[in-house]
Amino acid sequence: MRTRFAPSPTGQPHIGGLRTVVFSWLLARHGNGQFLLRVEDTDQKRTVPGAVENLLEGFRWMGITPDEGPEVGGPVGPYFQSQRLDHYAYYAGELLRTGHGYRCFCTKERLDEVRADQQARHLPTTGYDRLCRTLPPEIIDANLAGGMPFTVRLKVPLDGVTVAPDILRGEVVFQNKTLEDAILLKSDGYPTYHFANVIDDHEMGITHVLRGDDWLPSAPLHVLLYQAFGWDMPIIAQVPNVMGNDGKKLSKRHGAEPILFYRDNGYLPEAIINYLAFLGWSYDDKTDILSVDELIRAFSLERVHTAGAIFDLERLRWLNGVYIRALPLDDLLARALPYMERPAAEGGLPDTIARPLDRDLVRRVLTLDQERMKTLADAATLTPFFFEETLAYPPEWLIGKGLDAATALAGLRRAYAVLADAPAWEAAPLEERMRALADELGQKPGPLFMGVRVAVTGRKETPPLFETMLVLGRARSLARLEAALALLAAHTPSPA
RNA sequence: GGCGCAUUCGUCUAGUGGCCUAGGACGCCGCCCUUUCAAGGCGGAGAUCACGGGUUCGAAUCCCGUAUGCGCUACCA
Repeated sequence: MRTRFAPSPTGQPHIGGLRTVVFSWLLARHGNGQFLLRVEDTDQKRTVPGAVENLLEGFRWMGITPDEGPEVGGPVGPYFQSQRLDHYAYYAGELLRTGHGYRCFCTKERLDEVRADQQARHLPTTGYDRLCRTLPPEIIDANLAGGMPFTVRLKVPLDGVTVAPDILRGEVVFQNKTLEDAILLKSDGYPTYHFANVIDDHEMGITHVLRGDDWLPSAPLHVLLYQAFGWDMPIIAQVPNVMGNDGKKLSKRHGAEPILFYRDNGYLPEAIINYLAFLGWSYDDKTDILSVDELIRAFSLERVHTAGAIFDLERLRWLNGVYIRALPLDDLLARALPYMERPAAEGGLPDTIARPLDRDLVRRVLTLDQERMKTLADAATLTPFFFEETLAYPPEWLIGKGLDAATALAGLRRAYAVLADAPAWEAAPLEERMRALADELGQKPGPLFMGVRVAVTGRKETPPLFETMLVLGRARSLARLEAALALLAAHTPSPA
């Protein structure tokens, strides 16, 4: 079994395109076959420099590695179509020789005119008017002798039908009269997608072609080409596209970000693969979490949907959280650290915090925040107060729910005393003492604890208070409490 | 306009003639746990299976129409 991904290097593949890649890759792995990468750079005008490198970087990060392709090479290369021009020229010649193709000398201008005319008259069928299909040999020779540029077109049967097999939906039947004599070889000697694709898939021994269902309308052209060459067809699956929340094909417009965006925002490759695999494919009626290995074992084309699916970032976030929670602490540490240490402008901790971070401290912090993280980037947004010197927050946050400023201040003073007196700086005894204090003050623990929480972290939402103070340490906790006392005192009108 | 594909809770999906008064998951709401936030547990709202006709004792499941959406209609892929 051999599958391939055949992108054109015209920009960054986004999450929607990635889904088809995941299917292809999973299928190849499932079948113990090869997954190849072939770059379809046949449109010089649209080729973006660096696009291939970028793509490969994204793939590497995802752990989706081609068995053959531009970087690793392989027995059926080259893997850039721009380096295979001789193949296409040869096969175009074959088509001309066998009468399945013909030279077309029409200019771009004439083609535009024909199209404009057809549209103006609201003709049911648009497309090339096949003028050159019946050109007398003398004219062809004369044109050739005169050095006139030409394209090679496919000679589509005028009537009858062509059936395009699609493993997902059966056979799709097309009336030949609705088909166009598609251009196979452009006048610059480059092939069009249809031509290069068929030839390369054949020459590279591709057994299963997975591609977006936007290719379905041109499937009969490919069938005709396979027939013209007398080649066996690979199994073809036109998988549905991933759509934006407006139901249209996912694109940059929908915030369809390139793959590396997800890396930079702290998503785990395994979560993305899991999410994407279940977009248009399912295992059974209750499973939605499968590891990469399990996916490889379980994946099959039979359970791929034919309807398009809308990309749901919320669900990806949830799944990402599931994967983060399942990470062994050391893995989490290794993976989260770069997100914390990167510059603040890139989402890291405030720049005032010295790098490198104390790994032991980070480990303890992550122990507390692991179950609160949805992305690795959260490791930086949830935790600055563990590392910062001074805290900034509105003084009124120190006033627990249902308390007035004076009561809160008094409570906080007592809390400071109780904590400062604590014989051991350990979570359980600390909590015990604080609960006793609440009792003594006739307060509920909640509001009292909230005052301490804000004093010590500057936030209203944190991991459990006493474990947090444990990580912070006695000295820092008490110092922050002192600072809070001063802040609240200044903010509270004296009772005099 | 022509051609093609698709259509089950807001979203991802299960379902291949009776097990479906349609199951699971995300999200949402409520309750529990609880010092906050999460996580977790429990429960709830949410789909006349796009609509209309058939076939059948029986249809989300088969057939035919209609509608809607999407895609293609380039010397782009």
